Amino acid sequence: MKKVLAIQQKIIPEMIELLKKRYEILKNIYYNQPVGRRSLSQELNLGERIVRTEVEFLKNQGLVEVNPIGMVLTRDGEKILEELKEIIYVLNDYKHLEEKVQKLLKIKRVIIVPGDSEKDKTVLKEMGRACANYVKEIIHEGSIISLTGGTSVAQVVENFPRIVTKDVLVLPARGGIGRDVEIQANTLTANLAKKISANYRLLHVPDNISLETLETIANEPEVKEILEILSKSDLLIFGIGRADEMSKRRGMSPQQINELISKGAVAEAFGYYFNKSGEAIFRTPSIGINFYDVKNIKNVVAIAGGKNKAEAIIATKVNNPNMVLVTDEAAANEIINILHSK
Amino acid sequence: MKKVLAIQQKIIPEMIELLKKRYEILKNIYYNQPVGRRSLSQELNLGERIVRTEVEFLKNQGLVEVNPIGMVLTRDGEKILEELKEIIYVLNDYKHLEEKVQKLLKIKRVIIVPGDSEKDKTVLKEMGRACANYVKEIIHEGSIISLTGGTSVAQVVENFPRIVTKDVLVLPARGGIGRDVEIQANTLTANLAKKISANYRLLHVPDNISLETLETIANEPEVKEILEILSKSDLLIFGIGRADEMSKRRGMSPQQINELISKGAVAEAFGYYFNKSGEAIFRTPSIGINFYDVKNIKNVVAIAGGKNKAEAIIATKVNNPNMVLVTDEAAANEIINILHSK
DNA sequence: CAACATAGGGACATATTAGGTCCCGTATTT
DNA sequence: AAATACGGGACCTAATATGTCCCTATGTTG
Repeated sequence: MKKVLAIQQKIIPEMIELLKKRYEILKNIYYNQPVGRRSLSQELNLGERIVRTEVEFLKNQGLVEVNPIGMVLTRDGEKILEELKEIIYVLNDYKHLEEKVQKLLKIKRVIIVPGDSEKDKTVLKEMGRACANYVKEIIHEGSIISLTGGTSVAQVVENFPRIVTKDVLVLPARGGIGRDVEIQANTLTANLAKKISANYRLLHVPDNISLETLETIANEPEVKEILEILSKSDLLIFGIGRADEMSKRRGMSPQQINELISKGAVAEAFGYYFNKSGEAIFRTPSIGINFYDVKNIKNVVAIAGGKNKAEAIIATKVNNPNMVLVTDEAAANEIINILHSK
Repeated sequence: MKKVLAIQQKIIPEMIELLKKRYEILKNIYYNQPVGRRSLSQELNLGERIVRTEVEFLKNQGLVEVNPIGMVLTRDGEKILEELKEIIYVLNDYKHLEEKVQKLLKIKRVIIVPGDSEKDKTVLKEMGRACANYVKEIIHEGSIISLTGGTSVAQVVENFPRIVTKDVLVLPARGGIGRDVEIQANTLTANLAKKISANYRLLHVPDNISLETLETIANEPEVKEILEILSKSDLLIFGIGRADEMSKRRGMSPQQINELISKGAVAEAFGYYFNKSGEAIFRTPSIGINFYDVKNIKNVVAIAGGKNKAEAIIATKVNNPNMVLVTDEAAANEIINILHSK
């Protein structure tokens, strides 16, 4: 397969571009269906007419169905989309990219999804799906899974296939942070647990509380118990954020944010802020998984994409050689860029 | 590979046409190099400008080199051409075609080359090459190879790779026929023998002689010896011709030709004329391999292409289940046409 | 039930590209 | 030295791709 595609890239590169274009269209229809021509063309950054021409073609091929309510992939279309993914994967030589990033970051494995999640929302969904598929394989009887909040992890949960597990426990890696209920660790925990028919426990802790109250809460028997189980997680799924964005989203005061940034914080993950060297220089006043526990977790899966996350991804060093990173093409290229120019 | 191509046919069917076009161009450059743009466009039945555009593209891809003397394939170009062949092969599902024809003719194997040798001279060369590659594999120590004349067999010899064999003997299957020295069995025999570093013997017999003289010659010790070895051939390569064409080329009188045709002769091979039912109804007054010997030869390879040869191919029944046919797409389709409509 | 938003498809002007044709300077052959 | 065949420049035209706007149907919402 690789050989055929290599030859084709040499002899009919225009067709390969066309292939990618149609793949993008199929993918976008799939993730937004039922969707209209105009919103699709916006989503894809393509002219309305060109989308129309392509859709007409795809309709003739029996891959999309066009209803007055919008366009939908047919069964065939879904099948082709699935198979196209593999082709796109080989075409862009992601295998090679993955290995490169994996070696640069000195982690266990990197999984790269085509595209740029900043520009194309479906890429984030693909990342979630890729991550979910990976995680699915390592869940076993008795697994204790902990996860953080955030849009990326939310996509992992959303795209998690419904499976039946035995004796699995899902926990939030941190107490509730942020206002958006949909992407809070607690919500995601409950949703994931339902999807995989697992048990779950939650951590209800208010945001930005004083250190004293925090300590009091942490000593509550119920909370304490969860924190203890948490430290025994054998699978942690967490998103990586930029320090500037996350500090704002967490509602920190401008002064605090300034201080944080001036100290060199560039990344945030499971409540910790990291500087460029990967040192944890600040901890969100909240309860949850301990930084030093993370090192010993058997499976640590980070998820983050988009060019602007590259620096944060590099900075987030959990010093766990078992870490797996799920990211997108844009971030991967930028990571290589940064680390190679050093 | 088959799967990838199947998906691509669904999602980018335009690809196939383009791929074939560029394949044709590469192939034609290869077989005519160094060749100019104009003669190429004539050869390909394509506009001068379109050839130019494509050649410019191929030049940019580093597949052809453009000199003031003409265009030449680069090393890369040759490699790609070779690999494209396989893709074209799978794309057109020749495997399937081959099996169909093989079953219809009830022979051992059919090898089909893309295109139509009537319209495109390079197809004949490809047939020769395909045949040569097949033959190369079955030659072994002590092989006795016999071959006829004709343009098709000439291409087999021309495209035979230079190899070193041990104790191989090459013989003409018949005494010299036709005026064109280049394609006489004797010439081909000598040429093939040189290419594979084998020994060879020749049969110098004048054309269209009286039966008496023929018998006298056949009893010459030297000739007799060769005829004896000939009957022990373990590999026969022969071309198949149309009865009407061959009788003319052999210089038969109009009366003789008329008689032959009215008796139903449609095919000619190694000096015998066959009717539609595959019965040998006439023998050229010349010496050479015996029809009844052919049945017992271990490897019999026939080569013939072009739509108008289809009938002759069907008619040439040597009743040897070991026969292998090398032909082209046009002939193969026509064979199926004829035999299916019956 | 009516107003509205959004769907696909028709129609057409325009930008872009592909293709046909002819010519020219140059290098090679005769 | 003349003739031939080469690639490449130039330019016109045909074909195609794309942008734009409008129309009618169909769900949705107040």
